[in-house]
Amino acid sequence: MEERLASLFQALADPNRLRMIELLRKQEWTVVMMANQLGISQPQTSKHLRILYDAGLVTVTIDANRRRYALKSQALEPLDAWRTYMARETERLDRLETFLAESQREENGS
Amino acid sequence: MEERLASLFQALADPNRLRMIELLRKQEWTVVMMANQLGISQPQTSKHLRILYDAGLVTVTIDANRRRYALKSQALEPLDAWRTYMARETERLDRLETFLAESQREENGS
DNA sequence: TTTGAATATTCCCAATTAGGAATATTCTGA
DNA sequence: TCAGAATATTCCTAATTGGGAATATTCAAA
Repeated sequence: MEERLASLFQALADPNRLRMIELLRKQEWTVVMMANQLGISQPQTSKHLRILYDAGLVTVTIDANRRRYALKSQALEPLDAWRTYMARETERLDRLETFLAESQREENGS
Repeated sequence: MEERLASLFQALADPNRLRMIELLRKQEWTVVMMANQLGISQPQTSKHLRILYDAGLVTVTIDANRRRYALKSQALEPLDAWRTYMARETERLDRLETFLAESQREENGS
């Protein structure tokens, strides 16, 4: 169950890859373009893109000599679903805490 | 910048830790309770909780012999903020893609 | 004060990973 | 066809990590 979500988080658990995804948010990028923009080597860029690709986060379009990488935005949706799932019970807990805190204050006769 | 978010993702990038957080969503747990519930060893449970604690995701209340772990729900907020940030430009891209796809269809006289 | 429960830590091992360097592969343009 | 650009892959190393086993620590109850 959680394996899938955990591997999505794993793919996102790197500063360079986060920056890549943020770049891809606006437009497509080739490998060399990204490497220059991020100030990292071309092989490292390829490796990180490979990890994002394996995680289903990007798509590749072969364009003659180069590859255009694009964000697969729906791949981030499980993340939103999980947050929604988490928020449900959590907000009940938060309300409970607020209630208890207020009860406490009333007991103390504030 | 992204280092902080990346380390949050790193803390979430494990199935057992995700399950832990989902358990903590409803109530507090002691280490042994969690270990039994998850079917993993006590030392492993302690180690994972330590990682969640270092990431600021849980709080600990020392209660005599045991520790009660609780979810620090606001620690997940950077995740929501990032999704909001990402969604902004992304939805513009999505609308562009939809527009281009429709234009294409019209050109083909569908 | 001693026993045992609850928890954290340490040591070990196998697996993974980020990064650098070098190289292989594929394709374009002359 | 050949030189060079764009990209991927492999090899290497150091660091990190999850898990098991053993042990240390802390505290409560008898």
